Amino acid sequence: MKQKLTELISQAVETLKANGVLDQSIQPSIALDRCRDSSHGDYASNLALILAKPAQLPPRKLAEQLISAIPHDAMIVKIEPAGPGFINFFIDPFAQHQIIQHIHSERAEFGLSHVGAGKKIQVEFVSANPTGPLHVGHGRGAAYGSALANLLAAAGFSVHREYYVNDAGRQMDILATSIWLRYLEECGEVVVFPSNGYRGDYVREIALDIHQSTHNEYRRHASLVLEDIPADEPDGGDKEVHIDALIARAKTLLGESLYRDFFQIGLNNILKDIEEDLHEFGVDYQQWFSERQLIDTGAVEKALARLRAGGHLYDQNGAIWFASSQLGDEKDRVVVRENGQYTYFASDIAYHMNKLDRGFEQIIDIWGADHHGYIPRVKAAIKALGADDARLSVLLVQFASLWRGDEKVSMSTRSGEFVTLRQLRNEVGKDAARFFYVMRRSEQHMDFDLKLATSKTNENPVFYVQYAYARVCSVLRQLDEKGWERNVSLGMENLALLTEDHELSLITHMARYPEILERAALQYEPHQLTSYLRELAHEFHTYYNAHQFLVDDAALRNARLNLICSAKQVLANGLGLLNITTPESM
RNA sequence: GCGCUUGUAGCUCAACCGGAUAGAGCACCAGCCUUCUAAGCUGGGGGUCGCAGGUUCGAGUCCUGCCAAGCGCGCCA
Repeated sequence: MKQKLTELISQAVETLKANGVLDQSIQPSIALDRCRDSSHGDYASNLALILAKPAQLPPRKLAEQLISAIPHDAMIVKIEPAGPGFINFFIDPFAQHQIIQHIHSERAEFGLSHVGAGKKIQVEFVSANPTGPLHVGHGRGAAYGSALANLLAAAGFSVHREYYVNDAGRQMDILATSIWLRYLEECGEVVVFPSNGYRGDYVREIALDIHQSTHNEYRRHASLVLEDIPADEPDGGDKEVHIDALIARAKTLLGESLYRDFFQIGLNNILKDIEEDLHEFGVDYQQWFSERQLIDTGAVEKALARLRAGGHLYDQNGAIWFASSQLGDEKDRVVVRENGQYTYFASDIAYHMNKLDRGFEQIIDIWGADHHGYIPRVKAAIKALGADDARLSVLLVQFASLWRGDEKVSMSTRSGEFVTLRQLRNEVGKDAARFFYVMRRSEQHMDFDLKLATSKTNENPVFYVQYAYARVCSVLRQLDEKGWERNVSLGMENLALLTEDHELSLITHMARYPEILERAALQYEPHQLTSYLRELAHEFHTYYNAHQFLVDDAALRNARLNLICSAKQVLANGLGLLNITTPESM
């Protein structure tokens, strides 16, 4: 419909060019919007307002000329100039009824588009350090990322979902050592747990698990473990120095190979937990990409060699630096430390080189908003590797601050005092959690009130949308109980009987669905879909309350059934993209 | 101090490349269940779009300055 109108308008522009009203050189981009106010018709164009200046005509007058140049079309009932120079289009309402037939034949495909043209696009999201279970802060990134990925797929992109596993680095050593110390406790050794270690219960559980399956294989005497270790912070020492010494001791006492084994068991345990957790949350990946593999296979070295060849690296104070400030970053960054270790950034450069090499035309990284300062250096790295940094879009997800009514819940992974994503799912359910997370624009700060989200009342908008779906199912059950059978073709032949305002409004809303999907995908804004679904559900509930569907007149009854079944289909398609269930009764 | 993000109804948030009278939900007030599920519907009150300038036919939206909040500014990840 929109496309058709755009075509007609551009024909009118050509006509005016031929008449000499418009200059030949004018190449307007034709803007056509849905009207907010139905008294303005169905669509409006501001073309005359834009062209008024170059055409040197009053906009209102130009609008009139454009209107008379627009070819006649059966679908258009009326075209009129309005306001300062808008052109309003009124569409034949019965022409819009065809959307019902269309939805009926397209079914789950309705709304899908090909704007993505099969372009390879990667969405990397969550990528939380595997040092503990996911918490509610990760939930937002998970819900947003997977909804976005689904939207992009629906828009015809070839989507690759990926989780970057930070399985190298100091945090992981701290975790492995924390588990080991708990393991030693299981063995009966008496050690003092470091203040900077991971204190969560899951650490103890993993330790217990390992102890049960391996017995005392990794046991070492507490006296050897603690011998000459610098004091921890509570004892007047430095907690960082203390834990680093413990890590080094673990490596010495276990030996490189056993330490690795132990490390790996801990990692696998946590990764498995994260993977299950996300799966149950409706989030699945094509690939889990290991940072350590990047280092082990020499990819980091290769990436740095490429930067070196391009003249982007230099040595200073015993470290190797990337001259990122030459490429838009605020300062240069270390990639290899004085001690010869790669920084996290070094492997991230290699990771992004790898992404580029895999041929993704668009790379989307979804990060927590606290990482925003990191964007310029990654963009700089991409430029230094010789690629266009526009291929990378970094989308930031603001942290959700957590509340229990009026009380703010503090969260810290180290202290182990945090609400896990799993707890949230258990309390609120997957559907409500996902909808709630995606409802807001990602870069908008968000207060997540557990009390509100756990209240299974109408305050949870997801129930409202699901209820609309369930109501259609209920009507179909009632139809059956009354001994009537649905006659789809009879209904289709009688769509013209759908003349009530509620019916026309519902039809118009359903017709908008493909436009909403496309826009939500291209703008990376899944919240547009949730808003749309709420509106659609509202249209349905209003209609439901105003009119009886199961009327005696078979023609009207079946026409109405076709209408509400279309609504049911659109609701199912939209909720499906959000990975939210469609209960048949509530 | 510098940088990024955000400021819209009492609260939580929308507003499609700049468009016509800024919209929802919750909360509040008043109505609607002998009729397909009241997790619903109808009506009502509630706004200096942080503040001040600027750009133009037109600004919540773009530009500048200021104010406020969050975050960032490691050879951490």
